[in-house]
Amino acid sequence: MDDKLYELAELFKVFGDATRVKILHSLLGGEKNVGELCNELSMNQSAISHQLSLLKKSDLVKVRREGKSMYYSLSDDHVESIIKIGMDHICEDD
Amino acid sequence: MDDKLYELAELFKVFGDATRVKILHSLLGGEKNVGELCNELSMNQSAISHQLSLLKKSDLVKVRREGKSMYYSLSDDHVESIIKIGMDHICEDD
DNA sequence: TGAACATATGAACAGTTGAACATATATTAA
DNA sequence: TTAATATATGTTCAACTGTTCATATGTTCA
Repeated sequence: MDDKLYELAELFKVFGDATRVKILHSLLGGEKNVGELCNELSMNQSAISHQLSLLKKSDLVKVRREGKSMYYSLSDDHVESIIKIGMDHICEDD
Repeated sequence: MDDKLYELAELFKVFGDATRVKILHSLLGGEKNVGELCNELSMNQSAISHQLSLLKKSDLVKVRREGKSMYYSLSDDHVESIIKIGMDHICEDD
């Protein structure tokens, strides 16, 4: 059980960064390439790529190549559920 | 919206630590005092108290005093929902 | 092939974080 | 009041994290 809780913390750690949450939230609206994400978040390409690679390593996003671009999208709908419940918590209490 | 996403990341950051997740998970079973949590997690009192104070500051737990002891419990059931969805994600995919 | 573009990756550096230690506060009982 | 117990809090330090810069890889088009 301790193992599961450790894994759980690892999962939430991924959601525990504003850049990554913004990326995931943006991908709720459909797949985006790296450049689009850079513009949307007003952040430099390297920062975005680094975070995308972390998100991919955590299996929260998947990628496909189209020409020179890499299109990222959410890998399953747990991501959406997690973000929604988090939002509920933030919005309901205050 | 950016503000909300920032808040969201802050919320998940709290869940993103094994000690805190273990505490929250333990409190799913009902209120516990600090000493009980120390034993259960085999961690020293200071570490536990520090994390409890963080959890309290984040409004994830509440406290009541009973004599010399402080009893902590979950402050609402969003905590349970968040942990459950996280567990779903971990368990379903692999 | 080579230039231009899109993205990935490695290294370095500053900022953050969690645990441990020491100590302070609060409650109870004698 | 004093001792004992339970918990909180301030500080320090090593480990980790996110961003930036520099550079590498991969793709398209001329």
